[in-house]
Amino acid sequence: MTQKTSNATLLHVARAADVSRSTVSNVFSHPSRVRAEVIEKVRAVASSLGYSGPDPRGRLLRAGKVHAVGIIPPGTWGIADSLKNPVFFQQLLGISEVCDEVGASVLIIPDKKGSGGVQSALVDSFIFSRFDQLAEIESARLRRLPYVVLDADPGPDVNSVRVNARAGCHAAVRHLLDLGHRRFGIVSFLREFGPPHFHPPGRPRRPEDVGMEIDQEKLRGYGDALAEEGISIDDVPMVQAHPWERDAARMILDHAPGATAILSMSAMQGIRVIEEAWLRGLVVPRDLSVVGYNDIPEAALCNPPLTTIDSMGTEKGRMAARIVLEPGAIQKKVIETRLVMRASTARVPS
Amino acid sequence: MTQKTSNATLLHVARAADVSRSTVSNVFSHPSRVRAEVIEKVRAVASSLGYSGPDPRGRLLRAGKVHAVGIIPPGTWGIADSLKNPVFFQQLLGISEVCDEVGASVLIIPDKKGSGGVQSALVDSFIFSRFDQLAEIESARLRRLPYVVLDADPGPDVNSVRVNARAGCHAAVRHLLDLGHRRFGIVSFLREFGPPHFHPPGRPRRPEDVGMEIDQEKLRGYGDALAEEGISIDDVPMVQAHPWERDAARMILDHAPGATAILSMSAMQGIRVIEEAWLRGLVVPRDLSVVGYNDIPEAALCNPPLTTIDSMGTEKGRMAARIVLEPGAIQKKVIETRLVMRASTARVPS
DNA sequence: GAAAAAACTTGGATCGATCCAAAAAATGCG
DNA sequence: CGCATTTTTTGGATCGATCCAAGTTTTTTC
Repeated sequence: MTQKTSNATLLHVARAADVSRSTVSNVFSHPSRVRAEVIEKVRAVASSLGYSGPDPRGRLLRAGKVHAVGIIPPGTWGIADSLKNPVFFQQLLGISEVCDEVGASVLIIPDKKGSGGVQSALVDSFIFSRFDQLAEIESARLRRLPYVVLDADPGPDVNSVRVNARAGCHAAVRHLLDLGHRRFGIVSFLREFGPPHFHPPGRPRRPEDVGMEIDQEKLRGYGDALAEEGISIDDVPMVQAHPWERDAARMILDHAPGATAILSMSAMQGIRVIEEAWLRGLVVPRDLSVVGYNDIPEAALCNPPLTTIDSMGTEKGRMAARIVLEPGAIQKKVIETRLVMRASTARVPS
Repeated sequence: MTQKTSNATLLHVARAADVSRSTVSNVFSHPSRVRAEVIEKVRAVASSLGYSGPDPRGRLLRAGKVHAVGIIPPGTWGIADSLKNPVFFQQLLGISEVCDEVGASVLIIPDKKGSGGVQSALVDSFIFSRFDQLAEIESARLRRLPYVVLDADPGPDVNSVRVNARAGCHAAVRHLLDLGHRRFGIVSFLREFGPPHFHPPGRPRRPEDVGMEIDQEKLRGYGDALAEEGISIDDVPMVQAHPWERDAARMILDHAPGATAILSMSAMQGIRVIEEAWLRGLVVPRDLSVVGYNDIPEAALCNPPLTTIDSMGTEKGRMAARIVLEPGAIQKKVIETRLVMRASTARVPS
């Protein structure tokens, strides 16, 4: 064990083996170009110097490719937060599947409030999981790397994969209407941090009352279906809250006492509503129907299992990965949702 | 929109702004060294050329640091497989938490049968999630990057974080012995792919009958506790199988008909045993007690919930990440397990 | 055995940036 | 204003490898 072998480079090996750098490089990267005995000699010298092959850093500079896809979690989430979020996780799973096919690595990049993760990440492409602020996307554009945005469409020359949330929500409400429901309550999202907020019926719903772009689509979907039965979305009581906010379920049941069905823009809030209903002696689905959004594992395990709209996160991830791995013309994909019927919806009590 | 701005570099900006490369570099990396008006001019020229700041590739070559931790999943698993595995996932969660603290990215590197992922990954350090073959670890050593191995200890100069599986399994069996159990069955792991294999009582258990290094530890733990009551581990019927192998539960119940408690080296097989027992009209824990290993979410949700040994995956991940993020002297950490008492164990039927 | 063809090596340029010592410009001070 | 400081700017060297055209050696062929 020699002590000074700390940093052998191509050059050191070349000198020690008395050949040129190019030859050493060829030994490791294009062995067919080099005579067998030279290969052997160089290899021997290399290993005696503790040199184990080209340093990826130097190689990268020429080759340009990293064989890694960068994923930017939503907003200012850390990596751990993101992994714990089932919606993000499903997308990640889809991305990983495609990366596995081509042997690419997956880099999860926490871009905490413009820490410049996107600017300096060593990846070949980016996938923005849910679109929050333009800054990071702009960084990606400037780096001239292929990128794709999930669940939003920030501009004409940007790849995007979205889910047809509007049609999905339309189908879900149609399902409830067909079961006879006419009185609803909505649990939507908050755009920023904050306590739950109630929107009484009779006032026009503005986009910013709902959350992100995708959540606005959901509201439109609800509205489309309700309109078919002559119900105005503006007359449906609505609570705006974070998915993990425990008070939201209580608030919607308090403020929409006549509702026979609750439309939740998240699966978690759907589950919360079921729980809260139970506490009040309401039996789901006998007394109250509930529909969620996103098919997270918890939705199948709660009691009763939640009817929800599967937003096809895994498929979304797969498509996104394919787009950036084989970049070509700008693509804008739209995925259709599936309504997963479980036991939280039933015919309206007569 | 100019067409030819495809690849502006520092040099192009320098020429266009009529300053030196160094100045441009300083504008972006050490603005305090540059006069305000020059900064402005350079920035203007840069953005007109579509140059958005130093390319990470070039920067990396000098700086050396990538701010990313590389994680190598066990064996030849793909990334998606790994993410779906709860044990791996928990470790990843712990690693991510620590990376979030320091703002590092996480790179999941699929090293499919020596594809050289480790050799060429652009990371500052490696975490080997469970140790399978020496080749990748050797690659990491040769690259002179800090690395840590989970659940194994391949040598004296290697960082490792292990779990005291032996003590954990000892405690689990002790728990069963205290409940009066004396007749056991074991479900262990297969070392390679293959069908389940039954080991009749009365033959010495060899390490390779059990699985990986960590699984051998589990067996020793079982044996330690059993010996305290004068029972030889060699007399306990054992089935070797993959965690997802459905036949293993049937096999152990067939071949250890007198057993009042089943020790499973995985949580999945523990759950399978509960299911299989149910099918045979045995009520767990009244007629049969079952103990698993690893506290995966399914363990809490099955019926009855599985008593199992929590191998502290998240904590393991945290420790591993801290070791490689602040490299110093070689560290060998050992984490103690916790026995999670649920409803799958009870006093032996009298 | 000489010319032609093939096989193997080599040095210089390059990838895109940063570091550093020295030069140039700006500022301070008597 | 002239000299000493301080602040800015600069070019050359460097990080670690790869590419490529040109040079050298070996083998083939007649």
